[in-house]
Amino acid sequence: MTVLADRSAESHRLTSAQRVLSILGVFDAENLALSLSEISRRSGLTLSTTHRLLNELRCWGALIRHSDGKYSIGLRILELGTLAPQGGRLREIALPYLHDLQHALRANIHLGVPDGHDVIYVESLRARDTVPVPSRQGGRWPLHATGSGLVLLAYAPQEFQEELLASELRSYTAKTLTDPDELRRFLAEVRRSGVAVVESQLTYGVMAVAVPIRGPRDKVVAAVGVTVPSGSASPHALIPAMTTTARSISRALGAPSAGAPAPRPHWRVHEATRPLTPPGARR
Amino acid sequence: MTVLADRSAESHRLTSAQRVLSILGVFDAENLALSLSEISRRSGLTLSTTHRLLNELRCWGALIRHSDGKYSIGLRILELGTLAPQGGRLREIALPYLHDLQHALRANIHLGVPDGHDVIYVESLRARDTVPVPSRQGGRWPLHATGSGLVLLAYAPQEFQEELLASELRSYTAKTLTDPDELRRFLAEVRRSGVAVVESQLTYGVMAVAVPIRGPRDKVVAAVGVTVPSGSASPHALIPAMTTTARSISRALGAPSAGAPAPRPHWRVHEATRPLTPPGARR
DNA sequence: ACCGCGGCTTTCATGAGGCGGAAGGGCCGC
DNA sequence: GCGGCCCTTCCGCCTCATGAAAGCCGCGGT
Repeated sequence: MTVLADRSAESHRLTSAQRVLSILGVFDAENLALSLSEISRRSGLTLSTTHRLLNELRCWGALIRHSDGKYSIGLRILELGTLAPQGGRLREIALPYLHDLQHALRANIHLGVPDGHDVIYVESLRARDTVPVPSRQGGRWPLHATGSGLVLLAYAPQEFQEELLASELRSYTAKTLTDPDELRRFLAEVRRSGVAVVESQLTYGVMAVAVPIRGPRDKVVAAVGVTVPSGSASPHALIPAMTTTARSISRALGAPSAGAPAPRPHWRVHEATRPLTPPGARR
Repeated sequence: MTVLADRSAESHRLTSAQRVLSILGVFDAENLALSLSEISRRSGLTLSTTHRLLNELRCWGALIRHSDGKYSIGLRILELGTLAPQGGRLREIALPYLHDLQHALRANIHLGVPDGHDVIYVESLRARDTVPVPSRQGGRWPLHATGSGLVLLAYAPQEFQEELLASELRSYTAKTLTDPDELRRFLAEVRRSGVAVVESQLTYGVMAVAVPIRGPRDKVVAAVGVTVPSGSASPHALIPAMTTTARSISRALGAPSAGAPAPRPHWRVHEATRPLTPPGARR
């Protein structure tokens, strides 16, 4: 009864699709394997509902069950994820160049693409002997908090930038850029120079440098980021190799400004996750 | 009316979770972007149901919508997929070694892990100048049809092998191994020699060589596969580098036989996707 | 211009099936 | 032995997902 009051009170109404998704959503980098009751608690679903859905997800291959009874994300999801157009294809094309870059710079390399207000690392190559930055393939960070993110933001549509600048910008270190005006100036400078350089923006003692990658219509579709321990290198030592890499990848993607071979119109992502009303809706 | 008869006739009853999953399931490597009505047709769901679910999935980030109205898998799924224990972690550890191997052999390199009756390529490095094999990261093939798959099968539990051998084994070329007895002999040979060598098994004119990778309790958890054009190299030229690579990765994963550093008990996948009744069930 | 068609969006009444409470069972550690 | 925790199963109520239908848009043919 009290429980029932609780539930209905806070508009805890979910559609059944949302229930399924909320189960998937409880997994993150810190929670790779969770038990039934942990999932139930974290998702806010009752035990029996969670139990039933977990079984359905497991049968489909979205989840697996370990010998200790805990659940994890299954390979079926990994398989699906590689079908994301910005993921699979872009990553596949870029990977050889990124490796060359890593070989040349001996630094952590990321390939980031925008998703909502965040940047997702579609690829992350860690140098064995450098700072352990918290960047994994599949990692998600706010656009304003990373070098790659700031590059992507700099080339995003004006209105999107303003929308993001108006939202709450989380601070990770004392040096994280969160002031809208400061950010606007920074982004303008990125557009002017074509490169973003930040220091201890997300993690203390880490310098990040990032440059844009362009696709078919010269639209910026991704960013290459490099992180090194602060003071271990000058940005100027990194930038030439990075712009070269970015240009190679851009050309391979068909960017005219990089010497595109053929203009083949392909997938282009437009609408992000936000609005419930789809683009074709009445105005 | 005829339509209604159709639907109810073939026990087309799905749970709502299954409906969500059946939508995700319509995407594959040949169908990266689909329109509402295509998804509706391929999933067997009515248009309005599909429409509603697509919106929910899009809001959550599981799908994105392109400017032409078509839907694709979203980065949120890619993000989730990297949380698969066999995927993210294994891949991250193995990648540097795989790259060294590619550098040495100049061939296509795969890292495969088992999922049900299939092998999933957790990583796939294509050599720029060699045969275009149909292997992408996230690709799924029957265990009996690829070099890596046969290695994984060879070290799988006896009962699992028999279950798989009893199922229908699809043939891809005239040389695909599909005869149970022939396969049994082949698998025994793989266990004896520790390497699988096949020719035109999945694709004509391609030779595949694969070796096992072992994890914590010396259990075979993955396989490294190499594909080269038939006749371009002798297996003996490839095998030493491959076993070296596999050993390095195995050691990094904590395999005792490869000189394990520490026995840290971690995730181990036990139950695959098949049975609806979970492992703890009554017997 | 007209019409038809295919694809997309929205609405709504209906009843199937998802839901959560509760009970039962197993496995700890105290 | 007992209490706590976790997992599993069952079942009746009632919500909410469902599919039909209608409306809209844009396209192409005649």
